[in-house]
Amino acid sequence: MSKQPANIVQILRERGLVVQVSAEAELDEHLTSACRTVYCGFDPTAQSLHIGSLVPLLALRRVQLAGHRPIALAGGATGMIGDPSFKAKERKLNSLEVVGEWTERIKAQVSRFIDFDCGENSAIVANNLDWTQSLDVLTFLRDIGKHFSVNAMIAKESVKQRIEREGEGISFTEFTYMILQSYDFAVLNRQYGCTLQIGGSDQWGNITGGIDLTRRLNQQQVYGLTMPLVTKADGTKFGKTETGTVWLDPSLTSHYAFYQFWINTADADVYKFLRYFTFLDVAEIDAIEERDKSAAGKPQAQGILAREVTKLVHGAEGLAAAERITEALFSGDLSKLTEADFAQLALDGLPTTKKPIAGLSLVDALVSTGLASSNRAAREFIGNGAVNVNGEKVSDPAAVIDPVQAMHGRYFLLRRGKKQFHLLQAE
RNA sequence: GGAGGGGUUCCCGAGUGGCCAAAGGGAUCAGACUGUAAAUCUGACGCGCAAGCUUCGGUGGUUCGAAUCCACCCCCCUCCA
Repeated sequence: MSKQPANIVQILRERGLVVQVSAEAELDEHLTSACRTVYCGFDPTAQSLHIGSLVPLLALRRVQLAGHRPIALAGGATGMIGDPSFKAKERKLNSLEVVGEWTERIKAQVSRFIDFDCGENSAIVANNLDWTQSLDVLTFLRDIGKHFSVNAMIAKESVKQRIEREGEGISFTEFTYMILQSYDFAVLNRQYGCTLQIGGSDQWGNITGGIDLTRRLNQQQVYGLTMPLVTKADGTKFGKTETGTVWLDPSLTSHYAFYQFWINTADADVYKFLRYFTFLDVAEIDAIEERDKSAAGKPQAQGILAREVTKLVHGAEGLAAAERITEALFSGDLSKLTEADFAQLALDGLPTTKKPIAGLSLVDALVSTGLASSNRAAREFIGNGAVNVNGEKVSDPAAVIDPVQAMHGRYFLLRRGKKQFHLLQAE
């Protein structure tokens, strides 16, 4: 039905998305000879995935586009344990109900990136709670645990700092995580013929554990591949903004905020990110880079990246909403905005506060909209000339919101610094 | 169970009776410069307009005065059993 599957390793490699591969030559042959089943797990550690999961998520889609069958695994069971891999500290356990709810959300979220109705390589979503829940202790210890050497487990790089670092430790619970994930691979291999697991490079230890276990349990040769964890050239953490984590769920990170995150990508990272986070051809990305280099001034890459990724994650409508706000806020001319535009901005995800404005001081307004964390900070911002109301800089700390100056009778667009906007709506 | 070490403001980390709202670094925020970039420079970074107030795992205590001393409790680590 589908054409000869493409070598997904090759595809990932040319985008810089491969860190480790097991038995590469064999895997090449394995992947080009037939449609294979590939899995990647996502643990419910919050109510939504964030952009840190985007690389593996998109990789599953790449896998499918290459003609293979993707399985997105929601970690309903593993999420209750907590992956210790490269984590400096033991994590708090979340309750059963909470993890259960998160798992459902993550299943839905993951499902948007892969196709469930495309013939033999239609995607599958699974939940490892389905086979882990019923596992009893003795079976676990005798049939699964027996295949693991503690000596080998503590030698894993991923738990090294927890074992060696002074002042830290690892509970048996987290230490066991690797065994659960390994078992997942064996089960998926048995149930769906899954032969390749992909994940972030921090997953290498868990993946190789699964390869070994599958061989012992099922007498099957399976493979693993890891992708880079996204890093930024300046060394700061990827995926955070002044307002916190960039989530995939639009109720946690608006379309607009999501788009803005990508717009603000540093030059040093943007071409790499285009390869990581878009489906643009590598040659096309190189061409964009060439063009930006030869043209003086502002590069185009950030805009392309923001549009591509926002569209991938939030669809054409989400992108349109994000662009509407961006255009309105950063074009510099607010007078063009109609009353309907203002209403739309609020709907599109521009942070908005409705409150009575009679006698409201600018300081209060900044604090109540969250643009400043305290009165003192608000005064400082105003004194620094960092605050802007309806396009006009206000530098008097005693300033009061004047209802007469409202746009369309009730809107005030507050700006703090260059990029933080908030719509204040009179009530 | 025993012995020892430790819990400081977002993070790391100094501070061992007053000069401590607490050194230093990082992160973050703002201003200047710019391209809603990077680098750099400047400033801010518990709350309060201020006087001052509330912080150093928790609770009590000693003291004119405690992050610093004492008691008990909770949590973490290391070694021994």
